[in-house]
Amino acid sequence: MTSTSARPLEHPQREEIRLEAVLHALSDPMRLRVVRYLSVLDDHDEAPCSAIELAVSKSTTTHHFRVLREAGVISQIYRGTAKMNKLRRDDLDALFPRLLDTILDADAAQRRRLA
Amino acid sequence: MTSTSARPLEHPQREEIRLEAVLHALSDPMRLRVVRYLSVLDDHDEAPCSAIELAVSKSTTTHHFRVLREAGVISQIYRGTAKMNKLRRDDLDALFPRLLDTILDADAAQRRRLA
DNA sequence: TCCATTGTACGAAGACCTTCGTAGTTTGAC
DNA sequence: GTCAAACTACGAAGGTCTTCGTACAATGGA
Repeated sequence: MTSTSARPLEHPQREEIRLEAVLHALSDPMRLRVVRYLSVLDDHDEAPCSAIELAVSKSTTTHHFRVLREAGVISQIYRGTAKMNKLRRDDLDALFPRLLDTILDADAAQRRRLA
Repeated sequence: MTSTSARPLEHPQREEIRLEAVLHALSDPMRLRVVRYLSVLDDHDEAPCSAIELAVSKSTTTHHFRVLREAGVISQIYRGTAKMNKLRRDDLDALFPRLLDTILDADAAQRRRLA
């Protein structure tokens, strides 16, 4: 059976999330790509780290996911050998209304423009 | 007479402005503070670097203003001994609709919350 | 002309960031 | 029990960021 492990993963509480940390987390192209990927999943759906192919080593991937988690942008949970990720949309929207969508829109606009 | 000097200052063209650079520029509390300050000026009004007191040395101040300029967030122009700054609102709004205001709103919300 | 004001250039220190490889842990399947 | 898959921990290299002090340049006013 695939179950959630007891291995602990530190997440900031909603009220501990800081705008500066969120902006810094999203200012890296690789991390923005992860967020873009997660943003198109159904709400409450989640993806393992391995689902998003980043052209870097596994340890670098781990690093970037951790930055996103510690900034409060994503939540992570172990399921079996996988570590599932999803956007903390509710928390971000509650703290910073429209911020996530506006940044994703800006990213989409830029990608369209530079295509 | 107070005139605009010929001293050159490099600014990215509108189409050279990158979302990642903007987010990175705004992810620093000191730089976000500068942008907050400039955002409440009347449109097309401008402020010298010295108008915003940051608790750091002059050279550090110069550095942060330069990061904002090179990211395309502000424009700078010499007037006499002063260097005047203003937000590149039109350019940012054209490229990334609502981004600047949404980030400023998020900043205001966070400051209210943590007050 | 001389000076105060405003900001720059440069070099350096120390912190932090991104990346990697290697070795290891945890889990579920066989 | 053994194995493969997924991910981590650690340490290190190389780069960038933030900060400073000192010395300097440009400007406008007395």
